[in-house]
Amino acid sequence: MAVGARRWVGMWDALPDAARSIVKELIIHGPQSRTALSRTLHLSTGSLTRLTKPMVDAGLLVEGDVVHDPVNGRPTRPLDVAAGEHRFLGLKLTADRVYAVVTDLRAEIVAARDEPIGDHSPSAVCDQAKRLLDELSGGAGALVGAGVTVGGNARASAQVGGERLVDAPYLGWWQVELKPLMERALGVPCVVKNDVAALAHQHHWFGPGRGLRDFALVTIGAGIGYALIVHDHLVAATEADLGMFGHLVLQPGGPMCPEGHRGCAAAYLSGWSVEATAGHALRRTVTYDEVMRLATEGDRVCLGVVREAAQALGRLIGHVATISMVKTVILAGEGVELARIAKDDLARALTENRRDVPGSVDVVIEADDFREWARGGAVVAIQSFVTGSD
Amino acid sequence: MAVGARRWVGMWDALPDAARSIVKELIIHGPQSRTALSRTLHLSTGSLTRLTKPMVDAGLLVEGDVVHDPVNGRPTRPLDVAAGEHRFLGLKLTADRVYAVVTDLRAEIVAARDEPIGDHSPSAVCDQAKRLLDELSGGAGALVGAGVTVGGNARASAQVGGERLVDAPYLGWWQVELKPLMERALGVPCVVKNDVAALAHQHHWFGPGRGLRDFALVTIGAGIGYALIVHDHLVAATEADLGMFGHLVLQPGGPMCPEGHRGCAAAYLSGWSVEATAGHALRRTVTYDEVMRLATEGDRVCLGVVREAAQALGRLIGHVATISMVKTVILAGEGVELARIAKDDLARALTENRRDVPGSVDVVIEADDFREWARGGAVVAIQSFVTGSD
DNA sequence: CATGTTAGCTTTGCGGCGAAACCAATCTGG
DNA sequence: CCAGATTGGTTTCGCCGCAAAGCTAACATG
Repeated sequence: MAVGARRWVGMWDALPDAARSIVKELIIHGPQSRTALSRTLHLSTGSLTRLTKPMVDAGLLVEGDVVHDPVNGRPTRPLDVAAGEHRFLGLKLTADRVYAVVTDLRAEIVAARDEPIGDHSPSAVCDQAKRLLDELSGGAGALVGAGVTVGGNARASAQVGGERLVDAPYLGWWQVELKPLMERALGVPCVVKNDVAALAHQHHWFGPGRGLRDFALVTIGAGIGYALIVHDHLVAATEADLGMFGHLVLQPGGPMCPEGHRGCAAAYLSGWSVEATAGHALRRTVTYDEVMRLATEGDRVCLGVVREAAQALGRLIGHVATISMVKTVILAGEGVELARIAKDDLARALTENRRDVPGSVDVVIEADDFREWARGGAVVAIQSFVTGSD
Repeated sequence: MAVGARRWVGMWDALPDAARSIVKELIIHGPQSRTALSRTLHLSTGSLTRLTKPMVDAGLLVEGDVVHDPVNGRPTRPLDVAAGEHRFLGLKLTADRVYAVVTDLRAEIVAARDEPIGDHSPSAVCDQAKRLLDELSGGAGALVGAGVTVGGNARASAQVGGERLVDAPYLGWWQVELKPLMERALGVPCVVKNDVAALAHQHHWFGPGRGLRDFALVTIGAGIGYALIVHDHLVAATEADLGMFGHLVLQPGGPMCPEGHRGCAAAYLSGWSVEATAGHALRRTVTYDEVMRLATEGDRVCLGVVREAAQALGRLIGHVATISMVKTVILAGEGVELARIAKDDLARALTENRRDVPGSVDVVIEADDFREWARGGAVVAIQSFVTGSD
């Protein structure tokens, strides 16, 4: 199939923006008739005919079976993207492991794997990525692009002289030009992004943020992550901004975080704080997962710690909703367990911080799965391919 | 001049978006050459020639004297809008007074007046507006549009069935269709907007927010107002959102606001709270202005109240900057005096809430002037005229 | 004072998009 | 079974914007 399936390669770069917007809409919201597309994209039906014809001819779009939706009128011939003929690689790098997924054009995971990072040097990591890619990409579909996300306590990539440089202290990286290195290793265009930003993009196109113009994403794990989508676009965050959020003061004079702030979000929510607080009361060292397990089993100390954290999270979400005026806040990361266990405490604290108006914020708790972070990388690669920028 | 000056009337509606963007750019950033415009607006120089020629012919744009900016090359012939030939009426309605200004196309105030509202019925207010307009608009320039802002504790106008309805409890208004009433009275297109949103637009086009894609506006007065501009657009706020901000909890267990929340922004910053706190300590009733005056003169009680409020404001600004990720926060309203008197306390609280990084937020304190609120109305009228949509 | 250089502006030809007229496919009702 | 209604899709034509080439008005230099 490979040859026939790749007729669209090469044509893609020359497509006008309107054509790209059609593909984007079909990817995000599924098969639609030309008329439906013309309405949502504010294009004339004439333009739709003209734009779609070459893409159908090239095999980039496929025309579905005739559907007879309306009571009256001519039946529709829905269009869809040939999602299965495209493959994207998504990678997430942490201090000790690399997570990899291969997806199709709709970010559906085709194959996934994770393994320890052997050699931490940038070029070795690129080689490892190439090897992972070869192992994962059996069968159909041509690799179109790759997205790498660096996370944890990594700093955002900085724009310097037109080249994106990556700082990832936990990998020992400083001003690494990862993009060209990775592109040489993989042979396809690569995108490098902050991991929380990538996860926000993923939720925007393929998750609970689909169709929403505005929402916030809060991730809870070793640290606290934050991303904001407003007017359908990610709000650009500087390196400094990303760190600020976790240290937002929720309770002046409250418990202390490792940086010495009292009552900040990290002092309640970060993995370190949860372990330290519970460990202090239990008089032994405990892991994060253990605290969660004990809390679920009804241990009073751990439940107390978790409830306190959930209340802090509720207040934090309240602040986010009030100031950014989003109606939806998505929670993700290992720490969401906390929000599930003490759901009521979270909801109560949120409502108290929203003038006692219940239901004014939609809080979505996402399942925690390492593959989601890698999928975020695939999503930014898909976006880069579709929109043709960044 | 009137006849010659109004050649552009009628032509305006038919202008393409690109032409409007040229006028907008010239209004906001002043006279510029065609080449400069082509660069900032991402239009070709060819398009600029074609688009500007009819507008210059119609008298909407004027060509300035030849300027010889660069060392080499042909001198520029800067274009500018004929700002003086347009007049806009801006109105701000409060519980007891109406503030009115007449401005030119650049929102420069040509005439201003305020007076008590006689009859509070919508139609009587419209008649009063008409009378004010007649008194203010002597001499040159044709009235093009008007903008009415409703504020104080007024609720945002709601979109119902395509018609904007205004709720203004303090005027006894409920679901009033102010726009058509006002248009009938004044004879020009009218825009009705929330006052804080209008003030944000004013700062965006003509104030310290000029050229900024993102900033926040916080107003301090009887209540706390808030508006957010992200990606060059106002973030839409629901009725509920507008009220939430003032009751953001800064210090759980702190002083109580009239709604019964402890430690919320209103409990520190609202006129009522400042007067109540100072009055309680002084054992007599005091006005807001009196507290400010006494604080300036060194009265320990009033200075304490003001400093505490400034600290709360600093923390509030810190929250806004961290969550909305803006780099600029503009302060306006009667209460800015507080920020001026206790500037250092504000700055310290802000820095403490920003991980001790000084200077990460630009706080702009605007002069308080009732005319600014009315000017906000003129600005939304100007925007409606220029962009051709609400 | 010719010639080159630089930069602003205009003209010309081409392609993308919308508006509207037109064609196609279905159902309803005489 | 045919006219009308309803909706989906195509064709035609004109406008708008870009790219590129050309023109204009200054300065620089030998």
